[in-house]
Amino acid sequence: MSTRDALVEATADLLWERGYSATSPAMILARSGAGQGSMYHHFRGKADLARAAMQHAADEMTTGLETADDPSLPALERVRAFLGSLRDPLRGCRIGRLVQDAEVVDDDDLRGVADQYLHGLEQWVTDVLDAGRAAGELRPDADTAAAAAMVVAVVQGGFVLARARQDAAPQQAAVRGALAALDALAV
Amino acid sequence: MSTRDALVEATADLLWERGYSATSPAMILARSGAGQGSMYHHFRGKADLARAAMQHAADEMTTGLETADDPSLPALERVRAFLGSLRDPLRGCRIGRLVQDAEVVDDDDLRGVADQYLHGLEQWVTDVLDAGRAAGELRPDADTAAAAAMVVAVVQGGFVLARARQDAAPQQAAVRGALAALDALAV
DNA sequence: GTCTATATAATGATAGAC
DNA sequence: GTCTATCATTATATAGAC
Repeated sequence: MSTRDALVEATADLLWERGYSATSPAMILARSGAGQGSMYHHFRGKADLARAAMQHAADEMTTGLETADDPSLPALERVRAFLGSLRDPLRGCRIGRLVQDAEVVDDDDLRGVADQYLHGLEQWVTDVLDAGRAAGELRPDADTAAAAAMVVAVVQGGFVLARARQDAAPQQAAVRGALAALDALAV
Repeated sequence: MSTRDALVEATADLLWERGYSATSPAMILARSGAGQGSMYHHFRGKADLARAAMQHAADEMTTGLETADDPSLPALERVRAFLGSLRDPLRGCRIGRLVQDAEVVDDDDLRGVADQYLHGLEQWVTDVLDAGRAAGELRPDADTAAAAAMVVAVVQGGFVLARARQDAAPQQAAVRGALAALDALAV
C-alpha cells in the first residue's frame, strides 16, 4: 500500500473513532507509520486529508450498499435488508457522526462529502420505495420521500441513542419501529 | 447572576455550538467574563464544568417538554406537539450532538447525563403512547416502545440530516414520515 | 517522496497575590 | 472568590537535509 493510501486509511479510521476535531496529525502519522513530511507532501493539511478520508469511507459504504442490494426482491425486503446490515452501533456512522463537529460543518468541502453521502442514501431508499409502489406492493398514496427520510433519520438517530446508552438495543428498537411503519405502507 | 452560573451558561452555549472537544476553557472564560481562577475554584476542571452544563441543558429541555405538554389531549396530539416544537434544526440537539464526541462517551459522568436525558425522553413518548393505547385511541397490538424509540431516533437523526444539508427540510421530511407511521397505529 | 528538526500558537491546569 | 502569571504539553505547520 502506498504511503498516501496508508494516510487516507489511518485518517478514515481515526475520524470514525474520534471525529475530526479530536483527531490530530500526530495520531495519523503514528497510526499510518508515515512521517510529517509525507503528509504535507500528499495533502495541503489536515482538512485536505480528512476530505479524502471521508470520500474514501463514503465510497466504500455506497459500494457496499449497492453490492448487497438485490433489485429483484420486493421493495420492503430490500429496505429491511439495508436496516439489518447496520454494523458497529456503538461506533456510529462513519460519515453521519462527523456532521456534529463544528469544524466539519464550517468547511463546505468536508460538509459536502457528508451531505452527498446521506442524500444519496436517502435517494436510494426513495427509489426503492417508488419502485415498490409502482409494482403495486405499496399503497398508491404512500409518501415515499417522507418514509425514506424517516428511515435514514432512524438509522442516524439510532446510532446516537446506542452511543449514549453504550448498548445496541435502542437502535434496534428504533429500527423495529421503522419497519412497523414501512409495513403499514404495504397494500 | 453568580460567576458560577455565568460559567455554566457560557459552557452550555459553547457545548451546543462547538461540542465538547472543540470547546476550550479559554473560550468559556472569554464568553462568561470570568477569570481562570474562578473556573478552577468552582469546578475541578473542564469535564466537571461540562457535566454541570450538560445537566443544566437537560433540565431546561425536560422542564420545557413537561410545561408544553397537555395530558388531557389525545396521545397522538401530544406527540405531534412535541415533534412540532423542534427548534434550531441546524444547531442540533443540545445533548444528542455531544454523544458523537469520543471524550464525552469515554467519560461515564458526561455520557450518563446524555443517556439519562435521552432515555427520559424515550420513556415520556412511551408513556404517552401507552396512555393512548389504554384509552382506546391506538391499536391494542401497537408496539409503543418501538414507536417511541423510532420517534426519538427520527428527531436525533433529523438533526444530523439537517446539519449535513444546512437546511431544515430533511428533518421536516423525516418528522412527516414519523407522523404518518404514528397515524397508522391509530384504531 | 520521505525523513527529522523546529516554529508558533493554543490547550488544560497550577501558583500564588489580592 | 477572583485575578494574573506561568507551566508543561500538544496541535498544526514549515524548513530543509537526504
